Amino acid sequence: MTKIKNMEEFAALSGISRPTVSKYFHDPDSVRPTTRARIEEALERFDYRPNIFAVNQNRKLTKNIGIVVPYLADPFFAEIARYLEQSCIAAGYRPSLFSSHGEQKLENEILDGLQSLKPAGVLLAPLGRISDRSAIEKFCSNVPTVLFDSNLDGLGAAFVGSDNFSFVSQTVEYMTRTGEPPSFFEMRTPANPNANKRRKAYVEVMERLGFEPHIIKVDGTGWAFEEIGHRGALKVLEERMLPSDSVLCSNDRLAIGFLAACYEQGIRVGRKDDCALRVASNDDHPFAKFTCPSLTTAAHDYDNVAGRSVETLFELIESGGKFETRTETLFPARLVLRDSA
Amino acid sequence: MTKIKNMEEFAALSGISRPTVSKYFHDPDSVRPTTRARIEEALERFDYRPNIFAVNQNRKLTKNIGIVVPYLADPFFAEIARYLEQSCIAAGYRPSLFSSHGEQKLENEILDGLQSLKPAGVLLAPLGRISDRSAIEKFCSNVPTVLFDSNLDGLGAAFVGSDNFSFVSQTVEYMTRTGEPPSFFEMRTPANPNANKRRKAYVEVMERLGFEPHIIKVDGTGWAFEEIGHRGALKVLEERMLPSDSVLCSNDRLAIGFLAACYEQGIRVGRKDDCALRVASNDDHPFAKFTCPSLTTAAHDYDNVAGRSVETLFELIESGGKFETRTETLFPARLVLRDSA
DNA sequence: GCAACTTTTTAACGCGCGTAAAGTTTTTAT
DNA sequence: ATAAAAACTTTACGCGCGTTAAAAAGTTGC
Repeated sequence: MTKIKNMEEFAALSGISRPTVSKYFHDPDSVRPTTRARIEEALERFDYRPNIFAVNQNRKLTKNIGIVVPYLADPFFAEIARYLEQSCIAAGYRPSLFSSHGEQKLENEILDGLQSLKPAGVLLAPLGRISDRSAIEKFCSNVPTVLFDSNLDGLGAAFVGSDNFSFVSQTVEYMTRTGEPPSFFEMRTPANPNANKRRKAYVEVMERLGFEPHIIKVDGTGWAFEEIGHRGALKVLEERMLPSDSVLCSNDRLAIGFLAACYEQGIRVGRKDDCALRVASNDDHPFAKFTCPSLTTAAHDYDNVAGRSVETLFELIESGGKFETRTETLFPARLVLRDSA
Repeated sequence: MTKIKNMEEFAALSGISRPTVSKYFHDPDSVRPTTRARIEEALERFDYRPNIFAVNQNRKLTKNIGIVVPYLADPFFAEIARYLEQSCIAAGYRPSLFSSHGEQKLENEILDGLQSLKPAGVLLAPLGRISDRSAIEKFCSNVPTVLFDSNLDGLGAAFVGSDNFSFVSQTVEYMTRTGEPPSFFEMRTPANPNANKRRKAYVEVMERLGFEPHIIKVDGTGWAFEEIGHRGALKVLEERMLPSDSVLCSNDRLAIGFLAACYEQGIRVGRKDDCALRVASNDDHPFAKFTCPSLTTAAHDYDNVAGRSVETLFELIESGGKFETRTETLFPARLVLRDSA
């Protein structure tokens, strides 16, 4: 098994001319079946692959796809990223994964560095409120981009995410139907725009059902949601700020902190008779099944959000990087009943 | 602000010749301070950056670094990856992050694809038992590689990880000193070599202390450790397989499942009088603080493991990709006392 | 101010592949 | 069988930059 240096050499060994071999690597179906067979036969014998850097140097359209998430240490994004990666690979693209780690500076740097990769397209879940809107706007005007998870009005060629109203209406309706109406537990200045939509939905649904909305805002910034939820919950419990026995957390990671605080305070959570509190939440975080008690929550439609995101990006790429109009696709939540409410 | 097309054009605008500009980008200190100033001045006015693909095409040594972890949806690896990424960037390298998602096939594909990136070096946390040893061996012979977290005997130029004996000896000694000796709770066929080292350490320490080791092996494969721990714990509790009131879990994710099972069964865990069980563990997973009760565990020295890994890789790169001898660096654990034991 | 360095410029080639044009061979259709 | 269409070969240029060799310019020490 000789070492092949370049396409010239490989072409010679396979008995096919270099331009045809080049064509083959660009799209195997673009050559005659017989020549394709000869190339692939040689490919097995010699194990050659085109030099990525040389390939991408001239092509206007590379096969690179950037995937950017706001915080990879959150298993929710790790899961989505995994799905997106796989889909890209399956479609013949080369995904590169990046995490903004909750920092605007990093998000900007990533987008900056991404440009020099000349990506065919980018799947971007922005930080949200703390994103540098103008930087992202500029980026989107240069690179075909589909936003997911967090919407930034008007930015990107399309948005795919979850319908926050669907999340909250299901959890609120369930809780009011089976017990007392819930207070809404959230961060004072949430980083993610979904949080704001959820608060609004909560107020709307509560009013429609004839209940008085009651929002509890806890202090804290950054992405250490569990810690923030934990501290906030201790304060809430200590100061008896709850008008009812029901709490709806804005997201699961806050709820994880909330439940930890309840446990420490000896407050039993759940819908059984001996429980003093019911706690529900939104997201269906991978760990929600293992909280104590297990968390009743509204689940993202992971598969559809991720699937539709890549589909949309592929359409965008094939349309030459521009859509007529910006579309927003929202998938409804699925209520997951567990023990906490 | 004109659009600069290439280095030629930028060189002209900055009044410096192209080879010198090229030299500058390779190493800013390699040019005279006055010319450096002129280049950087032009850089501010024109916002040019060399084409990555063209740059990497000719250089034998790129500035790319591959980071490969076995399972990114595990926040432990997400955290480490984050640290590694930052360190690489700070050192002027371009890290690319990959997750094997627990699959040998993917791990091989990643290493395969990584080769064509001509990376200066790779930080690899292999899957462990299910890794394709020969594939990794081949890869390591082509690319300067530092293994971390999971050691594979003799593979890679160096290994940096945690001292599993230190983990287990601290947890076991603590538990025996403050109560009954613990049983050891683990997966029957652990994917990670650290698990085997921990079991051995458990047996050794128990025997040294004059206690009978008692190992509980639960079924299950894959990386859904919480689920496996949960199911296993239900069985253990139901069949009363525990000879004492103490359990040491091989890792935190198993412990999270274990604690969830205890909660469901109404078994209070902790070191207080009203508790029936003590549960400790190893790793100090990011979520260990928020379990119910919070988890007593032995913490990885994250910073040192990650820091030493990149340092070692940089040394390796500067040594031309080869070390005289393969070194193994192990960092001890730090016992974190919380409420579960 | 002059020799000895050091740095920069000029000129030119190469990397591995994309791609286009013109000519040749093979396939398809009638 | 034959013309038309499709696929392939040959030839050649270009991409953006690394890199080298020789010549020119700038810097340093005495």
